[in-house]
Amino acid sequence: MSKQTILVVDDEQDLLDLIEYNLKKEGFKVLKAENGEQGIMAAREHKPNLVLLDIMMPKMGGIEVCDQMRSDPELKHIPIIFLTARSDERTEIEGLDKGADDFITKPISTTKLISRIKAVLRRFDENQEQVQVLEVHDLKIDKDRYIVLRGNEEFQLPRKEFELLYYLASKRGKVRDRQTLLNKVWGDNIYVVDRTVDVHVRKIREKLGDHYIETVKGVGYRFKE
Amino acid sequence: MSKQTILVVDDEQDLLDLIEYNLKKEGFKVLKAENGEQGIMAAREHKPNLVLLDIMMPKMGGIEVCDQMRSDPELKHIPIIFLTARSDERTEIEGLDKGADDFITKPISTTKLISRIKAVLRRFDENQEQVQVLEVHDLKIDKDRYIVLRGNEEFQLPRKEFELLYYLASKRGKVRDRQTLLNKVWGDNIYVVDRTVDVHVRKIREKLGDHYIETVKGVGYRFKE
DNA sequence: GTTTGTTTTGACAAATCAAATAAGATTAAT
DNA sequence: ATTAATCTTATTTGATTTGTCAAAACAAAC
Repeated sequence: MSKQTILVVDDEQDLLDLIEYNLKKEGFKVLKAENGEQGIMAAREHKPNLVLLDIMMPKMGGIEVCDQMRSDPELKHIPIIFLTARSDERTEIEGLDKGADDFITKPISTTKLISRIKAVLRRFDENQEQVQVLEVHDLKIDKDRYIVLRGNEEFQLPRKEFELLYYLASKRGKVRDRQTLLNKVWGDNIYVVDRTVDVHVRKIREKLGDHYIETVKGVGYRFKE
Repeated sequence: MSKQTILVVDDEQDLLDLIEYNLKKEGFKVLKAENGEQGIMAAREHKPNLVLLDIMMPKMGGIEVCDQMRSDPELKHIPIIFLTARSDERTEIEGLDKGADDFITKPISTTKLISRIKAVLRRFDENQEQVQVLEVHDLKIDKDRYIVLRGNEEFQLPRKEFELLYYLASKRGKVRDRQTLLNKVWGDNIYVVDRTVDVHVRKIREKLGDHYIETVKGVGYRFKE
C-alpha cells in the first residue's frame, strides 16, 4: 500500500510543524500550506487523500477554502477535517453544511488527531468499495478475507506470506528484487535482511506448490504469467 | 424525495409557532402537539420522520412520551430530539438512556435546530439501510430485539457483544482489524484499547461456540462464510 | 570438473500475537 | 444502597509467525 498524502493548511507555523512531525511518524506523506490560497493550489497540484483545514486564517478562511474545493470537480471528493479554535457553534454548523467530514478542536491531542484522520480515511475508502480479489491461474487471492482459494481448497496463509503473494500476484509477470519486495510488503523504514524474502517465498511454495512464484537468479522473484 | 414530516411537541404555543415557521421554511412538513397525550396520538396517526419533544411539560413529560414511543413497535424507530430548558445533566442522561437521538437546549438557535435535525435524519437514513434481522448459518441475529436465536435456543448478549457480532456478521467473510471494529461498534471518537475487542470476541464465543468468529492472526477478526 | 555466485533448505532464535485470566471500573438492576 | 452485570484494562501464557544463520544444493561460467 503506497503512502497516503495529507495536506495541512494552517497559518501557525509551529502547529504546522507539530502536525507534520506526528503524521510523518504515522507513515503519512505530508504537504503544508500557510494560507488558504496556497492550500487550494497544493490541493489542485497534488490531489491529497485528505485535507486538514484551519478555520481561522487571515484572508481566505477555512470555510471558504472548503467551499472552493467542493465546487471543483477534481477536489470535491477529498475529505476535509476542520481545525477550530474552540467549539464554536456557528462555524461548526456552517462547516458541516459545507461538507466537512469531521471537526477537531484545538488544542489538538495527537492521538485523537491521528485516530480521527484514520477514521475518516477508512470511512471514505469503504465507500469506494473496491473488490480486492485477484484471480490468477487457478488461484483466487482475496484480500478482503485474507484467504487464498484454489477450487474449493482454502489456504490460510499467515499475514506476511499472504501479503507477499498478493503483491507479487498483483504485479504478475514482473520481476521484483528483494529490496523492493521488502519496501512494498514490509514497509519503508523497516530493516530486515533481504534473505528473509527467500524464506517467505519458500513457505508459500510449501503450501501452494512451486508453480506460482519463479526465481530469477541474481534479480529477484516473479509471479508466473 | 417527498417531504419529511416532523412532529413538534411543546406546551408553549409561541415556541411551537416559531419552530413551525422555521421548519416549513426548510421544506419540512410540520405537525404540532401541545402536550404529551396529543403527541403520542399524533405520532400513532401520522408516523412522522422525527419528533421534537419538550422535556418539561405538565402532566405527561417528554421522557414519558419517549418511553411510550419506544415501547410501541410501530413508533420505536422514530428518532427523537429533546428540547430542554437548560443543560440539565440529569435529565439529559436519563433521556439518552431512553433512546433520545439528540438534545437541544433552549433558547433555541434556529440554525442549530435545523442542522441537528438534518444530522439526525441523515444518520437515521444510513441505519435504515441495515437489515434488522440477519440470518447467517444457523443464527438469527435480531437487531430489533437485541437477541440471537439458534433453533429455539435464545441468547441474550449484552450490548457490545451483540453489536460486535452483528457488525461482523453483516460483513460476513470479510476481515476487519481491531481499530475498524472499534470505530464501527464503539464509535469514531471513543478511545479504548484495541485488545478490548478480543475480550468481547471471547465472550461471544463462550456463549455461541467458537465456530462463528474466526481469528486472522496479525490482521483481525472475520465472521465465517 | 572446478569455481563462483546464488538460492534453497533445515534448524533455530526472536518477536509477535491472541487466548485466557483476573481484577478494576463503570453501569444497570434490585 | 447494595448487588449484579457489563465493560475495560492489565498480565500471563502458549502458540504461531517472523527473522536469522549457515550448510547444502544448484546453476552458470570458466
